[in-house]
Amino acid sequence: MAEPSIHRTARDIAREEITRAIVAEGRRQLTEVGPSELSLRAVARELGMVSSAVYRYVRSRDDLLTALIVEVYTELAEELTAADRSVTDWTQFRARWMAVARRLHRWAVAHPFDYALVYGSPVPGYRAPRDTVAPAGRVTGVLLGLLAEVQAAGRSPEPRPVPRPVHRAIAGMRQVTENSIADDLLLRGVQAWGALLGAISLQLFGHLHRGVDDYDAWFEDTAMRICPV
Amino acid sequence: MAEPSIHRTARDIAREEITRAIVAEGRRQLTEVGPSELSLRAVARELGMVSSAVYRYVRSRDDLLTALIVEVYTELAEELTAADRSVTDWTQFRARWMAVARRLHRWAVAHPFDYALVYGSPVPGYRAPRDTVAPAGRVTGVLLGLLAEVQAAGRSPEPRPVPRPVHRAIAGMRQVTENSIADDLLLRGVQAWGALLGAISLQLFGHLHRGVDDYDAWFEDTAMRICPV
DNA sequence: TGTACATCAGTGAACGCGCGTTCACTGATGTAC
DNA sequence: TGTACATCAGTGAACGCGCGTTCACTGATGTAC
Repeated sequence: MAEPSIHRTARDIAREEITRAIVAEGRRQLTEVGPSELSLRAVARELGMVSSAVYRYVRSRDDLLTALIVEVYTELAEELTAADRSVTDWTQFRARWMAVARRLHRWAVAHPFDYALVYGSPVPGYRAPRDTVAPAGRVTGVLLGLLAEVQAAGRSPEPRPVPRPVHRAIAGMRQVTENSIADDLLLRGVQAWGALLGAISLQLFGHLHRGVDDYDAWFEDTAMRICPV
Repeated sequence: MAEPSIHRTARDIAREEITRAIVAEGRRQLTEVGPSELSLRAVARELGMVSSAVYRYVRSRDDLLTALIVEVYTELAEELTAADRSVTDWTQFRARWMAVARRLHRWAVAHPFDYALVYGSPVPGYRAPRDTVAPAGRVTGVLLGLLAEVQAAGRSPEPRPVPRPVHRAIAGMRQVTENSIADDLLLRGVQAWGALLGAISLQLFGHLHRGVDDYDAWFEDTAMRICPV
């Protein structure tokens, strides 16, 4: 009563509920059509509302895309975090890496369009706003956290020398990680992350069609070879 | 005269010319709009023909996409082949790898939408026909050729053991390469190839925005770390 | 507790757009005799 | 070389589609007195 910011009216509740339903339906459609074909009208249709009604809840199609991207990053970050924590002995860094890699792979295969939304080619005409930065960071944060712990535990692999231009090139990353990870380990990590995504893209986008028939076995081996620690 | 299949009439020549112009204009538009937005009508417009006229030269939009994909693969394969051959001493396998990797990177940065067309998320609604398989193979063929020569020269790196399920999983690849490359080297190669594409995708699709500011230096280092030989 | 007003959700029609593709038609180019 | 017919290129209109977004309107929910 004295706190209008806490006092939730029926309208507020309905609003939240329906907004959630819209985003959820967007996610659902993503399992069938791919990000660039996602349509507000189709979402409205499926929810039994008239197309103009969704504009009460979402400013524009781009707005919905942003919400979806945030949700996908968040979900993935939770998956990977859980995978990382599933290794009971936290000093088993290789096991943790493999757990994360495996989970990423499983998730990507299970949600190929979600994967394409965040790690595939950008959606044409869509310009990602700042809101997606933090959630995206949560995903890479899992990897960076792992690396930081490797570093703190003094278990980094024998480092290769890092040329000065490369050192300078990754200044941004050092800042993001608050210098908790040495250059070489950081570079190993990014390379490994890129390699995982590359391997997944090869598979999902059909470049291994006639080459590999047991993707799980192949990916397992690949992730092991890539392992940065 | 006795050979109608060789006798080229003015119509035939015009037909070839215009078909080429259509594909070329498609490529040009790819530099601005991305594969999923490529439109036959826009191509026709830009060439000063009426939209229905292009159907004399191209069966459908998918047909044009296929032609573009074939052209892009072919062009890229030529680039990489040239890069590989630019290393005068063919036994310098690491140098050859780096030359190919660098050229791939340069090409991808110069033609981001071409890159997205063949290595990004699949174009929604487009189903690639068999015609794209061989040209795609010419690209990976450059890498596989390099590996086969490494193998023949007896310069493979110390192999890791390859578990049986993995051995079985890549039967298709062994067949494609006619068993000219040992399992371990083959796996290294595919992994490296995926890692290159992953690194390029990270860069092009904006995942290194705040992390890396000198992409060339970073990529150079990454390619070196990835080097399969 | 009841009334008067303000806020918001949802409606339905419309605007304007671009797309892929088809089709009957014209005029030009090629071919057979 | 000339004529009669067949083939093909290009035209312009049309079909049918789905999209994002706006807008004036109605009815329901919330708020202040």
